Amino acid sequence: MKLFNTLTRTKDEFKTIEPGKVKMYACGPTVYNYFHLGNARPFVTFDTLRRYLEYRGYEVEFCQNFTDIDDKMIKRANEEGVTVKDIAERYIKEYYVDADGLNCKRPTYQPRATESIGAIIGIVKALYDQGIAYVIEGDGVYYDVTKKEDYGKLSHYNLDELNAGGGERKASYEGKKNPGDFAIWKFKKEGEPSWNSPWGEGRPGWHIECSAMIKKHLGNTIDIHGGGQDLIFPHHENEIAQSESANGCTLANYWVHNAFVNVDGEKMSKSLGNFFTIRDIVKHFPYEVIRFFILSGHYRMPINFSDELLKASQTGLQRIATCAANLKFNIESDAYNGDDASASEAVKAAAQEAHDSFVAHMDDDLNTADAITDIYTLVKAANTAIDNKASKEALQVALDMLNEITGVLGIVLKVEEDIPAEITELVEQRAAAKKAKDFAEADRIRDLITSKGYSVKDTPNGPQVEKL
RNA sequence: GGUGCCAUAGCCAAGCGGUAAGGCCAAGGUCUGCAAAACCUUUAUUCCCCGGUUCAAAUCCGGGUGGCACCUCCA
Repeated sequence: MKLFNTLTRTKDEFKTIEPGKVKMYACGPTVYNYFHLGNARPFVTFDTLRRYLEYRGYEVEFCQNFTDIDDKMIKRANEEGVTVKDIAERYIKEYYVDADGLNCKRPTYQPRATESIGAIIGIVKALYDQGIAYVIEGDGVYYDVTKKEDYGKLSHYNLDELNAGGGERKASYEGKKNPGDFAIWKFKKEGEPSWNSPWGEGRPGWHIECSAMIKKHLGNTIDIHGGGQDLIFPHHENEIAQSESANGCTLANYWVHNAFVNVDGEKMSKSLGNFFTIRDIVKHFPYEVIRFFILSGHYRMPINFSDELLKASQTGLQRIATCAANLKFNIESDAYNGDDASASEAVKAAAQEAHDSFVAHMDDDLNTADAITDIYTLVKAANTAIDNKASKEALQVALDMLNEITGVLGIVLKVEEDIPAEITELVEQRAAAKKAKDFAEADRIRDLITSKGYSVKDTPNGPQVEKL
């Protein structure tokens, strides 16, 4: 498999540290609010990467954190007059509602910053003892970026460029040895949660928690580290600096970053205020459509958010789901008696081709856009197979493959539920009316069935009922 | 100012040296009592513009134009 590595800016052949095992880490949410579509993109992307690696036979240890202590958390808690912990508990719970809805598998480890203080202090201490970090009185413990000769290797920035930049860093220069130095431990301010440390009461800086959690749960060097592109600098760059200085070895071999979700061509973000939470979107489109939409473009390309685009994804996904339902219906139908040998062969070959092409596309830097094309190709072959009377066994092969590859993408095809006896009776009554050519009555019953939440369609193999 | 990314049909989107995938929408057809679903056909002589390299370029190089992102909390 090839993965685009931000470190090298090329698609590199993926090789694990340990054969058959992958250790990966992705930056998780700061739990002070519901998350929005832009936040959802990395969750879905790295869940898909994880699922694919597992599909390819790797044993994956996947760690994704909860940032449950930072400025925004404190602000939110103060606004509501509750504790930071209350906010965290609430939005971690809400996170799971949406993340589970989007069918993101639970990571192997989901540590919280506040439960990793010991590990965090361990890294701060290692840096301080080496003289890489220094104290600014009344402020915090800072990392000296000039102490790392390859600082900037991820973002490909060098310190001179950064210093020359028009950023805000200059404004907060006082006390720092260099504009790029960053806090790894912040001293306590009145009314803020704090923990004891060798430098006094305080709380962790932003970047340090990830370094600590990676070390604690996965080790000093991991295979893959992921996150959104906006985290490349300064967050990931600083994580690298801290971890590598403290541990004396490489933090991660592959750095994978997803592009943004845009609204009218601009990045969806909390600061711009142009965001849509998953909780809101799901009022209009089901979770599986949102996931399918995210995967319909390559993860390194921006995707634009709009109602129209979601609608198109919904229609497309519907077609795939309908295909699965049609296959299942015919396989289970007594009236379907397919026996055409060439049709059977054709669809079985199509299933195999879809599989091979799917793997090739996913191997190429997780090209889910092309992988979805393979699904459509299989759908068309399967639909044709039904028309051409392929055997039930062949249809089952197609259905199994369809479930297999959509499953790797975490795309849920709505499963047909058991039809209540009441509905089945109505369907029979309608069939009788149709046989008697009483179409008015047949249509009346169909409307009745529809009003009860089911659809009935007439196929050459009898009526097919589905829950709407 | 520095550093990157992007520009392909009405919309979305792959392809990244070998002669334009796929999806949505639209039109016509087949099937059907009508629907629904499905299938078939049609929809870019052409990939922002100008040069160059090559037998061959949407794909590589140079120069434009337009858009976005990062350098500051941010997925």
